[in-house]
Amino acid sequence: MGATKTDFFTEQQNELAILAKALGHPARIAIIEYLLKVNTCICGDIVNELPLAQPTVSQHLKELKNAGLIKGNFEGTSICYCINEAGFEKIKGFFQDVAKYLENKKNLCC
Amino acid sequence: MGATKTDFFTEQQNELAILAKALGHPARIAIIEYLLKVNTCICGDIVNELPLAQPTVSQHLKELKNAGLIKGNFEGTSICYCINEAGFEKIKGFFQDVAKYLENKKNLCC
DNA sequence: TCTATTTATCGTAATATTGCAATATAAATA
DNA sequence: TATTTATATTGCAATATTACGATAAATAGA
Repeated sequence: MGATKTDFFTEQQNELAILAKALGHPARIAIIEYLLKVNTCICGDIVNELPLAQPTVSQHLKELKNAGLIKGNFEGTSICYCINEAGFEKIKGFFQDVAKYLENKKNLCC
Repeated sequence: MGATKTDFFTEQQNELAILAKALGHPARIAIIEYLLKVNTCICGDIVNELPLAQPTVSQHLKELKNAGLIKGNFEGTSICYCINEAGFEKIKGFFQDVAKYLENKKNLCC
């Protein structure tokens, strides 16, 4: 008990859940928003942008990277982070389904 | 320690994180996908659609409801659940920013 | 009213997440 | 080589999540 019953769901459902979960923390939203705002890759500046200690930020960056939402490349002594298009592409399909639903909704109740 | 430092982030960042977190479990993705698939509100049929015990499903439905992603109305002895447009609208803005970024990306590295 | 049906809540065990101090690693430069 | 700088890892305490059995609540129909 306690652990998510991953085996009982489809691979796609698990994948989507992992992506959403990675976005399910304000620090990680802040990181993504920052990367979107500066509109380029960011080299060694992210820790100073967040109200959290360096190991905590490092951990959040790792989670975003594992989920496939950001990429990080070593650039000498620092690391350049940027948005990983692939991760967001995977989410896109889901939200297209949502949008399609909202257009065609039958409104039988609610 | 242990608890998320909500106070250090903007209300919008926290709100987005709550919505994403609510989608961060395969059972809750499955519930949303099911509601999208049937393309209408669903009355008392959701427990049978999931490989989880009734109290667990009830808990997941409650979380989706609290986050504002679904609505549930009593309809006699059962409950009708459907997508809550408002919740998904809030996420939309974020993904529009992502899409805009991906179009204009400067590609300086990565 | 009694019973069946449906959904919610409580209590609790197992597991996961969050955050940080301390420490390690790795590259640049003096 | 030693030092500095940037980032990662370890270890641990606090808290949150997940799952479900037992039970409660609420309605429909006999």
